[in-house]
Amino acid sequence: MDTPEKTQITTSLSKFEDSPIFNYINSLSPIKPVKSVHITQALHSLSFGSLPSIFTSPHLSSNKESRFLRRHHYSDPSKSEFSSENGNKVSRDEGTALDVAQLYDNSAELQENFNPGASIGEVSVEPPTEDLRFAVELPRRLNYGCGSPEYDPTPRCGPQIDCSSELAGISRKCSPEREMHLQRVYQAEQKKEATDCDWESLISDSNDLLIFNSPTDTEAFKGLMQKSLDLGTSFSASLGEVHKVQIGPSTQPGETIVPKEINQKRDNLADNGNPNECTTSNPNEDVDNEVGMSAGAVSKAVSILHRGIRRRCLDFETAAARRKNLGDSSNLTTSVGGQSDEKIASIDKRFVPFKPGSDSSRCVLPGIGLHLNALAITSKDSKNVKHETLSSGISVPSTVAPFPSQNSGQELNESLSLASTDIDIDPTENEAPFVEDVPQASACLVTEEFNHSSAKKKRRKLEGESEACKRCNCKKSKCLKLYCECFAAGVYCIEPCSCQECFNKPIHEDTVLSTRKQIESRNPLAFAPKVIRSSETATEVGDESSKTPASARHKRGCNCKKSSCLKKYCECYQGGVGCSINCRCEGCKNAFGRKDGSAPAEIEAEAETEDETEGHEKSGVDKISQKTEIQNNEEQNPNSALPMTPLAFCRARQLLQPPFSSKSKPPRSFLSIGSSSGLYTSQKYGKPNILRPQPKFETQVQTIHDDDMPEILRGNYSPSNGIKTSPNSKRVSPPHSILGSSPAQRSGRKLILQSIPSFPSLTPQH
DNA sequence: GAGTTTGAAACT
DNA sequence: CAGTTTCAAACTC
Repeated sequence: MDTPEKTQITTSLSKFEDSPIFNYINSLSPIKPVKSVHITQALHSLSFGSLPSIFTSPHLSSNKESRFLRRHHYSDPSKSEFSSENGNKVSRDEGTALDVAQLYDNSAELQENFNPGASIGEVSVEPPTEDLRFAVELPRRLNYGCGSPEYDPTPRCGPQIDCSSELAGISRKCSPEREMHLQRVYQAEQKKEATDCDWESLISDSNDLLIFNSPTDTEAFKGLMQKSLDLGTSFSASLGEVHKVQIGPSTQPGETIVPKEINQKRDNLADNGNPNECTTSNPNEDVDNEVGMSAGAVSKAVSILHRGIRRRCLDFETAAARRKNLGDSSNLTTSVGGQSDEKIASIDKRFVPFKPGSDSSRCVLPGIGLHLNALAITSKDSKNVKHETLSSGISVPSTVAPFPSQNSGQELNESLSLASTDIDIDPTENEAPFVEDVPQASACLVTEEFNHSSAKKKRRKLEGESEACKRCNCKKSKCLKLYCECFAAGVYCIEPCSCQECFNKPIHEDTVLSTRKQIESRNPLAFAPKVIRSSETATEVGDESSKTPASARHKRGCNCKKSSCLKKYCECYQGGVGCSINCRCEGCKNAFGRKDGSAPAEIEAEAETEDETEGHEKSGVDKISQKTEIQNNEEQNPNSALPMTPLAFCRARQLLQPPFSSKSKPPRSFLSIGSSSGLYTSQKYGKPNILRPQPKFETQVQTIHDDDMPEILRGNYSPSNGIKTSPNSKRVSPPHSILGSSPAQRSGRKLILQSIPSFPSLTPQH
């Protein structure tokens, strides 16, 4: 209304319109923006606000929370006024970040409703820019939020009104078809809320949305969909068997594979239990019934979690969400705590960690490296497990899962492995361009396990499994400080941990979350992956960069003085990345790349390809490029996009993995967790860590190098800061700085912005 | 397994 | 922001 805010918004919007980006978007859109003030706003927020957490830092919670917040937001009557006024205008100052997150969430939710009939392939439109995508999606989100198209004027409507207005505004840009679509979605969602059953319709809608996404995103969404499906099915799965959806590389953006699988699942389900459930077009209700709970709710939670967080991570942030969402949902919910997980673990000790976070699941048996095989095999039983894991950490009721009763240890193993694999693959994860703890990733490799011949290997192996799961040995920090690897990785401590007075457990979720928040407030990137893997796209970086598609660097750089960056004391080395300009190390001899740029002899020998990389490193120029790379990686490089496919991911990890990797614990963090990612995401990957046999590792690495290495390792040596660091200072500057500051560097990099989002999201909550 | 070294994280 | 302390992993024996 008259509030100052409005004015502000308008101004910003006008600016936005003038921006090149805006123009670009407009050019893309069939419809010309009439005056899309609000739209611009939306874009703005989207672009900078809370993009999908690339880092997948644990923060994802933000997303989940955002969801809640959002709802509140909507409920806020005041807002309705704004929107009502202009019809188009949306006053979403606050909500921008949240909204974005929500978009994702919604999409995930939609997936729940996935319509088998609809094929992803349908969605072909891929906006080059994410912004555009957001713009497109926005309507959808709005719809969701609005609830019913007919929105009530009631207080609850406040939000609805806004939505509608936004929608209208958006519609302008969108083609008529799109509008139609939106309406459908709208209705579908409405239905969903009403019945909570109509998944299919929603899904179909979601598919559409997906279409708009950039290729990368699309993939991610697919993955989400799959996951969601899995989850959804998993619940029902307990009832029957479900085929595991393969997220593998095979899946491609245009493919309709997913639907097929889904169908299969349904069929299976039908077989098992109620025919109606699965096969019928309206399985929704039945399914829900069977599941006994709000599968939808669960799936939602799951979907949310999927975003970027890893299972364990999820625990952190999602747990709360789950509770909220799931409520008691009986069995499932309880499992969250991980106790259930523990049970599972007990069932099969090989699994190390089945911990609450589900991440534990990622700990795979060493031998399982075969996870791929396992995938193929994927037993139905495993599904359950998978679901959990896949769900991204959502600890979906692992316990709930059926496997308890039926699954044999083997099955569990397989399932776990699979799950882990899946997780790794999780498209969502791809968001995490940044790979932390890359070395750990190597664990994925099966070969490693086999190879471990030396005693050391054994040792590592032993550790490895546990490590894979991430164990800590904290005595004084209560596992509530970054000293704790588990905590830093955004995962709960699990059985293998030897920590004392550990508070990093689901039981103390509140404490953990609050602590995390504090730490994040201090350093928003605290939970971001330390090692960022980035692939450069030719675009931004110069030719060189293009040649060396990917690079990985420690976000802050190390400060080694005595280890010469040749020991795991060095975070760079530990992460399997070369030192960069950001490093303040003395006497750097990092085998993965020296600060000064000199290439490590060893590595060079191993990987020819790396030569290029190093050169880049030295140049140091690439720092900037790195960031870009990061973004691009996922999106552009198929290979680099490792995250997308499990295999790829594993490979990437391997590549990154330091030679010593065998033992190295995997950096849990990796992805960031999910939302924070990284690890969070990484967590998924983390499981592979388990395997990591070091000795072999080298060999593997070498071999791999030829193929994949280049991307990852090679990376130019740009300072990995993908995140942001002042060139000299190690410390990561806070997100805000990232976003706004140093335009020069960042200006070019889209990636940066994306990556940032995850963290910011957290803040909003508080 | 105990003790030492190391460097990040936390604190001042 | 720099210096110091605390901490837990990495390493050594």
